[in-house]
Amino acid sequence: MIEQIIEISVTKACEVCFGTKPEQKLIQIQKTKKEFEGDLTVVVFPLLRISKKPPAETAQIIGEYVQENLKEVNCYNVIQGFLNLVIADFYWADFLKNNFTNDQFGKAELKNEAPVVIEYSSPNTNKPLHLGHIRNNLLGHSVAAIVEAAGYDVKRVNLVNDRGIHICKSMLAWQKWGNDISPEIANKKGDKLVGDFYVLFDQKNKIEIKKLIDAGLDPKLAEKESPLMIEAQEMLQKWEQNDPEIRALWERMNNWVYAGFEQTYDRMGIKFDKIYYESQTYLLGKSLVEEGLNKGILFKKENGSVWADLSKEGLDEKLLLRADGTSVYMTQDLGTANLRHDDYDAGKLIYVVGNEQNYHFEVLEIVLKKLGFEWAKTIKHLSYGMVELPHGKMKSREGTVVDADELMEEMHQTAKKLTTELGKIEDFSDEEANQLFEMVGMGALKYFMLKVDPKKNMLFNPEESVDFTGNTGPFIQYTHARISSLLRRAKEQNIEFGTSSASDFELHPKEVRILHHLHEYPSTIDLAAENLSPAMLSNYIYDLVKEYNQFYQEVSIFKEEDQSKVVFRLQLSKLTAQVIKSGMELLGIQVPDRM
RNA sequence: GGUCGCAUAGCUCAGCUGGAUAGAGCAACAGCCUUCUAAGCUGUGGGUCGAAGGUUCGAAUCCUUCUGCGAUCACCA
Repeated sequence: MIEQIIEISVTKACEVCFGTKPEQKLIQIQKTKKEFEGDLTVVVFPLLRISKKPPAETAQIIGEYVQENLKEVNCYNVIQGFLNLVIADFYWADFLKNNFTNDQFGKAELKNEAPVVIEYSSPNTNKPLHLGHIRNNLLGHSVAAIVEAAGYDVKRVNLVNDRGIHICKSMLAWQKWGNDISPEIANKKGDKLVGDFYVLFDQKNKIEIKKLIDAGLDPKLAEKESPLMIEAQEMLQKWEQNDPEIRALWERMNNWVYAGFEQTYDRMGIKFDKIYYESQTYLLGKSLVEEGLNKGILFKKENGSVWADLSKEGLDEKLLLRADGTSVYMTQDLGTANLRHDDYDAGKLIYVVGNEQNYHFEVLEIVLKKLGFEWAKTIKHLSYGMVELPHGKMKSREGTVVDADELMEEMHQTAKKLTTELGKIEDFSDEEANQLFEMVGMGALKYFMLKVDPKKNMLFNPEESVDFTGNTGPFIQYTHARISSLLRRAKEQNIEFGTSSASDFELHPKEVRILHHLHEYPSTIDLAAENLSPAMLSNYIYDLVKEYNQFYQEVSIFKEEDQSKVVFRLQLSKLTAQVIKSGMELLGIQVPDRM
């Protein structure tokens, strides 16, 4: 890497010229701003203490030394305290020559480290997936791919919340008013059908609650004591007691939901290595808590409930076992974390979970630490912001959700409409066309969700459909299609660019900019992996594509008379397309060869 | 009330962990297709980086206080 070469040389320069070897962090190298001449810039301010000379003079001396001693540095200029270095064309040309046929460019070798386990999606089985889940799924999928590309062994897991009072609500409503309907009879996705009964329960329940309140009952009490609610609670108890009839219904309805989810996951392109079911893990944490109690790490209150005292950590007390001995959410998560760590001997546990659970994960880590698990510190909560609608929050019971399936279908239709209007693919078969619409529609949706910094809340306006121009998935896909078209044409004209040729001509400034950008792809993957941020990668790809389109506009390839330049530009285009494809793949987005 | 997070152009967002004159897209306006795909490119206008202090050669970025918005603080998950 050129940055490292320069860093070493600058260090040497300081040693030779100023008599002191600077610490590594004092040497700041960054990309030169567009408006100045040069490729890389050394910021000399931090080095003034060593040089004991004014900024300009310090820069001058270092610049002189570096230019003398590094063949990669052609020349330099000094503006204020900034030393701008111009990198020799041969360095960029060599870089291109060495990488344009490597379709693994940017991806790191597999490191010899413990697996990274990433949990995402983790849906409830009482309702269909919505916009919030889309952000979760896309983030999880993409982060997994990025971390993998950075050289880690990644395990993707999903923890399905398949039991609890919410499931019983759907089941009860189905029993009462379902008339033995099934997804086949209703001709409806199973998750949708079960979700309908969840909503139905809520509607009927509201009526009962209102009656109770009208009869003079306290509203809070009314919610707890509506006949339907009591019945649902009874059902949950029966479930826990393994009542065969309830279990059978539960299994039947959950399977409907899984079939529905599978379709949705499939269309989204989401996959898992392992699916955990809460019904199988929800008792796990109990023994850990009891152990902690015996060791005196946890304490018991008079009514028999078990707690962790977190006051030393500046937090409150946290309940871990109810007075009746049953576990709560935190108890389960202690257990599943432990199970997961042991299952994979994991070096890192990543949880993709919304930021409303920040407190939960803070406590989870602390309690695990208290219980003596050294690996608690390897837990990383990838906390992402809410997807907000212009008119407030999504509420599944109030019908203000954006359904995942519907949204994907809308994106497909928009892609179809726009593509058809442009009329560039009239020779496509129906199947090819359909694939393209899907690719573009999903590309638009996924890029839209992933380009935003995960931790920030984001706005989704269903009235304005997701854009297809500007900083969007289709724009990037389009550029890939453009380049593919160039490469096809080269093939038609029998231009052989697969082997490198001499490149002793001067590079075009746009070519240098693109090469410089391509050169940064591996470090961008590292950075995105470190920060668990697909947004960083998205922005990188966007900048690359913008850069390439400017080049495409300004510089002709096939009109160029110098054949070695034609070959060079084709190679440059090929590597660009490859990085676009590879980068988009890490975002879970496919790119077409024509659109 | 306690804790945590966020605040950048009319709107949606970048800003690489402290560097040069804060950048894109959308929207508006003006140009570029007999020439490699116009889902593109070029240009114009648009900013008190929520406010005030502080740290230093240098702050959108770090610290303090304040304001606004959001999340969370359940014997729910």
